[in-house]
Amino acid sequence: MQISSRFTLAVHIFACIDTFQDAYKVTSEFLAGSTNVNPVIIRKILSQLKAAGLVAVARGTGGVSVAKPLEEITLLDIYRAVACVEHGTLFHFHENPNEQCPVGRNIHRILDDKLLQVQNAMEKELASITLEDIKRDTENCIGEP
Amino acid sequence: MQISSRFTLAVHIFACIDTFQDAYKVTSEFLAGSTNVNPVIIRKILSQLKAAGLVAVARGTGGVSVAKPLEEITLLDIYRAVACVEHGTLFHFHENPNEQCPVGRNIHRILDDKLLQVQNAMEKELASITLEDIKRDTENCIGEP
DNA sequence: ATGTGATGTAACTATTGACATTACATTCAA
DNA sequence: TTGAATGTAATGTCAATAGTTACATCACAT
Repeated sequence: MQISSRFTLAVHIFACIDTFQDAYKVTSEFLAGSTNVNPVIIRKILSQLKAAGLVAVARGTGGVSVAKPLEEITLLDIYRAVACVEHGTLFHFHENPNEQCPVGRNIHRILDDKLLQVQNAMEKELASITLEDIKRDTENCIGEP
Repeated sequence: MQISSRFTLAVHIFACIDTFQDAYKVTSEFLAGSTNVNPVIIRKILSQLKAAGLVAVARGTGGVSVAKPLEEITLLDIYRAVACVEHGTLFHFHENPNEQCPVGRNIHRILDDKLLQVQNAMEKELASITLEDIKRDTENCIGEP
């Protein structure tokens, strides 16, 4: 299974805020238009980002803004905020290896650290990219269409 | 979503072959017993591993063996063999970003290389671990229960 | 104070992939 | 040729994703 599109949607949302916040009020309806995704899905993601302290959402009047300096928000923060993998573990393990079998009894001792090592490598890479990078590249891409 | 347990199952299968091939005939039934997973699932995984040239499965008489030297099989080979992610891309992208929107029109140009960079970091780590490592750690773990 | 436009959520649905299970045709060695 | 095993189709269950409708709530502007 792939990692949920909630993650790419969340990054898309931030790119929209960066780009449009001065010209438009960035609402869930507006974001739904840019992403081509249902506004309720957008609101669900926004509430996850809000719970993680990454955005501020204005009730009543409406509109989304970023809650922290862009260089302090990494793709890892966003990835974790939208909870793309269960229990924070990237790899799903078969649930009940046979305790009577020498291999089944030890498979977690054998594998867990290796799986974590792989997951850490991926998360480290996610952590190395910030919203500042996204903003810069967004401006560059839009600048040269 | 997490990466399918087919991956951890496949590694478990190799650990079983390493450990038991001299003492037992390693069949799908046997592997189902060690993993606590349905034998048909095991056979499906075995047929994927066979298609990738990683194992040999004896029809009729039954039994599985490894088809290459252990140090030439990496966790990445196994991961790819069992096709855990669709189209080989770890991140699922929302399908139809709005081409009328400057951000929607450019979001792939902005994000694709970064997602690939993250995926590559993960795959590189998978490639750094071989079945030789698994075998060594399996023997160590079983040796000191 | 009230109307307006927005958010926050609950409820229901459709779709998809994972995994389990039954059934059976096929294979190959003893 | 018999028996143990593989290969695979068909079917079912379950969970997560994503869409959709509906509506209560909120806060500002008039």
